[in-house]
Amino acid sequence: EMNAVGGQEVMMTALQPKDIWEKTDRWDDKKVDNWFKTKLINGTELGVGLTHEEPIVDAVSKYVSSYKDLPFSVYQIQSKFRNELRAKSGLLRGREFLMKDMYSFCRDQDQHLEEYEKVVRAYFRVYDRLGLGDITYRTYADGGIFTPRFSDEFQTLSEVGEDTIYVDESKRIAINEEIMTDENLEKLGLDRNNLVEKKGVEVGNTFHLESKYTDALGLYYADEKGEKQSIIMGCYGIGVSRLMGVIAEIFADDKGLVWPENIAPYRVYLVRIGGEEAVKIADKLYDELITKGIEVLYDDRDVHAGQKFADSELIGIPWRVTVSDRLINDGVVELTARKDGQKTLLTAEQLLAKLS
RNA sequence: CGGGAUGUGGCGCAGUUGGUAGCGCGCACGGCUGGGGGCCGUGAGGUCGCAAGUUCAAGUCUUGUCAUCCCGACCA
Repeated sequence: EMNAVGGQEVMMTALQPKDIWEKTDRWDDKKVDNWFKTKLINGTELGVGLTHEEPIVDAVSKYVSSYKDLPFSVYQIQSKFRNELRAKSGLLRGREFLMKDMYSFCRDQDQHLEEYEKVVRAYFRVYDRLGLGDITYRTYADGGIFTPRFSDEFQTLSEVGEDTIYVDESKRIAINEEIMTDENLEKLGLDRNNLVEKKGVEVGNTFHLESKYTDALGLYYADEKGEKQSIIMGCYGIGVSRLMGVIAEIFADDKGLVWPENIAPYRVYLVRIGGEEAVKIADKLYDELITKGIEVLYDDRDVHAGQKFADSELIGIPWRVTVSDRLINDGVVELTARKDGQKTLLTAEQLLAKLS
């Protein structure tokens, strides 16, 4: 989805030089209190990346100089490090976490807002594809000190959430408790009477950065008249590892995890029960599935059927395919959906067709 | 940092008024069983987080220390 809105994938270093952070006045521990910092053997100080506005502006400055280069977006999926006072709730808040962060560069506010809304729509496609779209709300939140605008959080409703938000169900929009004042409600056109209090997990966040970072690091563009202009930046984050935690929390049942099909580590859990004939058929089916590009976890362990079934459910692979002596006699295999446990008997050909 | 709790075989835990450790799972071997974590037998595996101290004797008591977890501040 990031590629679809024009994002170009990059990978930045986690180790970061001090000087660029001093230019934006974010190096000092008094300004940013959750830095992990380290030193080279020669004493040079380094920061361990907690976000990447500074290094991306620094890197982009070698490629952007004209209005013709804009708009321009880059993103990465990378581990971030933040020295939180307290890590908690497993994947929901760790000091090291995986994040997708994208940065957009635009010539003016109009272009920026167009890009920004494009990314917001892409974010909802991401949440839809993960099966979270219905319970995830665009939520107004504090935009930070350097922008008059609100930022947008993407809050997935869950009792385990750390955030309190107020949802306007008819508008499919919410506002974070942190900024819920009469003044802000009026500004946003929200009516207190239509708001319902909910708990949410912040699974994404998008910010209007104005030209704070580009100006501070000296990144400008030349317009049609050759005049130097400020570049308007946006930044967009999705907490990838946190999202995994949310998905585990929301979809799991009493038997274990239930992974949505498009992010499951495997699509098929192949259970083999029985003797030589079953081994032969299962081996063949495994090869055929792999050849079709279908990821299969083959449970060829010498354990009881019940254990294989229980493990397949615990791990949460979307589809379980069972090959057994009994089924072979009928010329079929059994397909079981993890989501609802529904079972279907199919021939190998029908199975391959269905999963293709 | 404030408050609370926990560290004992690989994992999960028990261990009484101090007397040198036990259970379940897992593992190894043998056998039975064979579509929902099945059963029987035999066996391997532990400086009790670390360091001092009290004591004839410390998993157990005292002090210190380290680590982890939970609540709070903070935070994607």
